Amino acid sequence: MPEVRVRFAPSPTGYLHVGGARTALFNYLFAKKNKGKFILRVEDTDLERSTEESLRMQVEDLKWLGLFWHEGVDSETLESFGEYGPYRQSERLDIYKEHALRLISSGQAYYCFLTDDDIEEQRKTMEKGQHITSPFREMDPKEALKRVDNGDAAVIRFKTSKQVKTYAMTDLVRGHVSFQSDLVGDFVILRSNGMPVYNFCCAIDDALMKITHVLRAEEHLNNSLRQLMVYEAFDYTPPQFGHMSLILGSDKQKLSKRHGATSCHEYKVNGYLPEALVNFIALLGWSGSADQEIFEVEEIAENFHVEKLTPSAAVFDETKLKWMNSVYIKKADTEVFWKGVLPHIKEAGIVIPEDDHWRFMVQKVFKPRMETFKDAVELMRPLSDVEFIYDEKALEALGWDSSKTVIDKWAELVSSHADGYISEEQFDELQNEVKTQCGVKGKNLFMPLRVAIIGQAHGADLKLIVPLMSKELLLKRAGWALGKA
RNA sequence: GUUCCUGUCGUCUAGAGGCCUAGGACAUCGCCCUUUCACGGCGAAGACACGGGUUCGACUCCCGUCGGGAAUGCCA
Repeated sequence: MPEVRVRFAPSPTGYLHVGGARTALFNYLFAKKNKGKFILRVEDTDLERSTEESLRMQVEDLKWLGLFWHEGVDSETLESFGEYGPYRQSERLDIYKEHALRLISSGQAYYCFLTDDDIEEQRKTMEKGQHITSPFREMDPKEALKRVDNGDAAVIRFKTSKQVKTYAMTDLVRGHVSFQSDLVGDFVILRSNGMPVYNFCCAIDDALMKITHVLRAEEHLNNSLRQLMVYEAFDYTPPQFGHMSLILGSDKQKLSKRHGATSCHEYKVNGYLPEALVNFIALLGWSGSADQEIFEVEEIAENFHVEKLTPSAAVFDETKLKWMNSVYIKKADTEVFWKGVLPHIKEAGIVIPEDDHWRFMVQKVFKPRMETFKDAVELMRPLSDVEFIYDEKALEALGWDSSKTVIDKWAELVSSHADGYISEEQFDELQNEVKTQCGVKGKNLFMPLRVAIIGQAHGADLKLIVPLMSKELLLKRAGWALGKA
């Protein structure tokens, strides 16, 4: 059994898309499960769209997700490392050119001098399903080379078989799939600017990098035909292909920008834990067991079988992702929690104590109420010395007949309390004091108190919140509430 | 147009011919817990796209229709 070698081959044109992330994840899992190698190859042959910044962003996103690779580009320097490099296609141009020329000399490819205008002209009279026919297909290669040397712009086209042939493969997730060769015409393998075209360099790289399994998105299924042709032309053995289902938006169209957040980076910035995103994405097209949904990456890898991948497309349900993120936030320890929360409350301009014990208590109180780390902002705002506005329900509670007396008494008791924080037990005592002295109980007691303390009619248990607020702040709050009561 | 892939609750899915009175999860609704709101617990509602076969028996296999996606590019 040869070593399992899989790859993720993104083109660096923006942040890592969640669809790409899933492709990367499944390849990563497959390698892990089979003790193989996971390779990161960069498909930057589209000069117009590929950028260095994009590459860096994608590498960052992969690292954030915890998907590390054995060969590819270095996550810091972005330089190739590994024995089958280089791993950036823009650095492999000589290899593609050499391969293309090899096909020309074996009569399996040819120079084509058709201009865009020529092709446009041909298209006008073409029936649907017909392909471009190049008059240069049978041109004498020496003649053609002369023109090329003269500086004439030329692409190199793959010479497809005249007789219709059937190309078949066993897809790891779809089973037996076959294509008729006349589905494609003589396709371009090398552009006039010398850059190779996807289906050509992809096949060559997979062969040269000894890739054994190609797990990629379903949109590439039809590309397999051309790649199979390339493998055949060089007498290379094709890898095992597995085409995974597409990820769709809520309207069942391919997930795109208009569906909202589609890049991993956005989820990172919006307060999601990478473990949650990974877990959620893994469940799109894979299920490890009938009654478990929360999985550590290790568990997913152990249970990962390509045969278990579903062939049908999946809708990306953000609501469920949010739920899953809330599960992971509840599981997070204090350190992870604050690492996730701090950037958001900082951005919102909220200042909080440095105290370790305080932070430990706060995360305990708010964890069960959060879906994303961003939620911490509104949750913690009442804990800091910032102005806030009362909502309708809060104002209503302040308007009750007894509210003013209750808050008055509360403020009086707090101000006569010893300096420092009020404990849970002390708060209970204070509340009881207000109750007996004002003769108010139930809703009429605790609602005005709640509003006087956090400015909202709803929220965490007061006896958990009060110990997190300074006496000074409590008094200031009570003062504001009194102004509205 | 042609070719290829695909079709189980609103969504993600379990289901490899009898285990299915189709299971779980998210969302929804109800109840419980709770001096509020969450969390949590319990429960309800909710699906095999349709039509033909094959079979003693079909969600499962085959064919067709319909729906969705992809390819037919000097994008990947």
